[in-house]
Amino acid sequence: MEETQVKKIPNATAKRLPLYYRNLKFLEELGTCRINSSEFSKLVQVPSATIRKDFSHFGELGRSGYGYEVSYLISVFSQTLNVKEVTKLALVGAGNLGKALLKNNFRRNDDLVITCAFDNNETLSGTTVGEIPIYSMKELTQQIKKRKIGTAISTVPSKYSQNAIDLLVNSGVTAILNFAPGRVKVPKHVHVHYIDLTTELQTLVYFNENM
Amino acid sequence: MEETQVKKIPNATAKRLPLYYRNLKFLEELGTCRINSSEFSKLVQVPSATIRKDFSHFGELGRSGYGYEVSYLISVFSQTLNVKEVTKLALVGAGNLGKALLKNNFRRNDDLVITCAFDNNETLSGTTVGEIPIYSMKELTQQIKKRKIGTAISTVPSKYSQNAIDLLVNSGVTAILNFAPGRVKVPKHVHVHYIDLTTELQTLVYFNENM
DNA sequence: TCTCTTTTGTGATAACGTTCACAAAAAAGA
DNA sequence: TCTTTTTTGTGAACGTTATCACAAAAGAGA
Ligand SMILES: NC(=O)c1ccc[n+]([C@@H]2O[C@H](COP(=O)([O-])OP(=O)(O)OC[C@H]3O[C@@H](n4cnc5c(N)ncnc54)[C@H](O)[C@@H]3O)[C@@H](O)[C@H]2O)c1
Ligand SMILES: NC(=O)c1ccc[n+]([C@@H]2O[C@H](COP(=O)([O-])OP(=O)(O)OC[C@H]3O[C@@H](n4cnc5c(N)ncnc54)[C@H](O)[C@@H]3O)[C@@H](O)[C@H]2O)c1
Repeated sequence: MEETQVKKIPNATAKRLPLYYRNLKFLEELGTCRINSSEFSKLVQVPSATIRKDFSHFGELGRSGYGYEVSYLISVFSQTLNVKEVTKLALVGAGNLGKALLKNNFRRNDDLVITCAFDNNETLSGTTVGEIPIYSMKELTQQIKKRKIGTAISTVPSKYSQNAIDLLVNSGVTAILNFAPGRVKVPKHVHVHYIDLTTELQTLVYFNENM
Repeated sequence: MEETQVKKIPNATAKRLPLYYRNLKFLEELGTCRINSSEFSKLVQVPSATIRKDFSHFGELGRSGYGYEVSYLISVFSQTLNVKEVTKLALVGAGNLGKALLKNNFRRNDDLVITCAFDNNETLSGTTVGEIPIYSMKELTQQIKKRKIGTAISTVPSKYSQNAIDLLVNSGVTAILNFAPGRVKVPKHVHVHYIDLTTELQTLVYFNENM
């Protein structure tokens, strides 16, 4: 190996990166150009020692007795998160939840853009939500390949998510955010993350009652 | 202490409980009355050793060479998750996302019920979504107290979530699921969980590109 | 009843993550 | 320039979570 590869970033750190990034952008908007770990801690609600440890995996980003340059942190993290490149997304299942996501379309994040949607309800196909066209499921493979989309959101009912996701995977999608809780089978190279609102609420209620 | 208290259930286990519970109910619907840890592992996509360790915190729930009785597991976990008691929820911010949640209203989960919603858009107050009435923010405290609600969902824009959540907390709410990513300040006895779709997607994309 | 098979429950261990605490570096002030 | 203050970066300690691996328990079959 020619270059000394950056040490593997721990999982837990990687999961906090988008949070850090978002808050750094917020500080930048405010005109704050310098931040120390304890002030940043108040903003993101992560202990300052954790923040410093996390940052340290990317090199020595700060200066003792001074803190961190906001713009420099942004430049480092935006590289890791690859936010310069726009990630084009597809959405399957333009129902209530799906349409809410389409209307919002990560307005405040220019690195994530839903560019097309699909639904098996034929009365929806040909319509648009905002700028986003809704296609029939028959057009899915063709559109996804044409648009070179690798990431998708599924908001179809649980019962049909295996089907919808098979179709996505066969069209070349390798990362899926699934709002239906039922676990789906996918090849090893495909990543599925679940957002399960019921679980989230039950966990919240549990921790609220037991702690 | 009179009774020997059940040993503290590890955090990681508690977070998986709703997943286990949901899938056990699914098996029950299918008429499956017996399951072993390796079959259950396939269903929930959690390693069988983890499942057995998790279960073991609740006592000896299974039988060697046989597995677990689905109905018995359900009875044990439903107690811990307190699903017999209905948790009444309020929702603030009946916009696109809020209305999608109201329309769905955890249809498949009879232990979670959104019973009222609030919005500062006066044209919404007096209307209903499904059976759920939308009130103006002025009525929030009165309604939440009257209905004895302790848990709420916030789908107001980030900018206003501190305000909305202050109002909820002052009305007696102690657990909040917040869809706006900006961290809010609350008293120590109040629990706030965040669902941050942007972070979720960026993390998914990151893991997809780096693993 | 006896044997073989299945599967649990759990100590032990390894991997991962958080937090502490402080030397060293840099900034700020005198 | 010298002293004081601030704040980083990081080993080390600690705590939690995941995984292994197997004895013991129970079931199934003959
Ligand atoms: N809306 C919520 O509050 C909420 C909460 C938690 C979980 N969810 C989950 O999100 C999913 C969607 O929820 P929703 O409220 O938007 O439901 P919805 O019924 O409003 O929307 C589902 C959409 O998927 C489409 N669809 C159905 N089968 C399809 C298929 N095979 N291929 C393509 N499209 C298909 C339907 O035409 C419909 O437009 C569900 O799995 C639900 O469990 C929703
Ligand atoms: N919809 C999405 O796809 C999506 C995705 C990620 C995050 N979010 C977050 O969820 C939140 C809501 O999103 P949305 O798409 O439903 O937005 P929206 O604008 O459709 O809805 C917001 C609702 O909140 C109400 N509101 C505004 N200020 C209020 C206040 N002070 N008190 C009470 N109600 C108030 C508005 O009247 C409106 O009805 C935002 O914070 C957004 O960042 C949404």
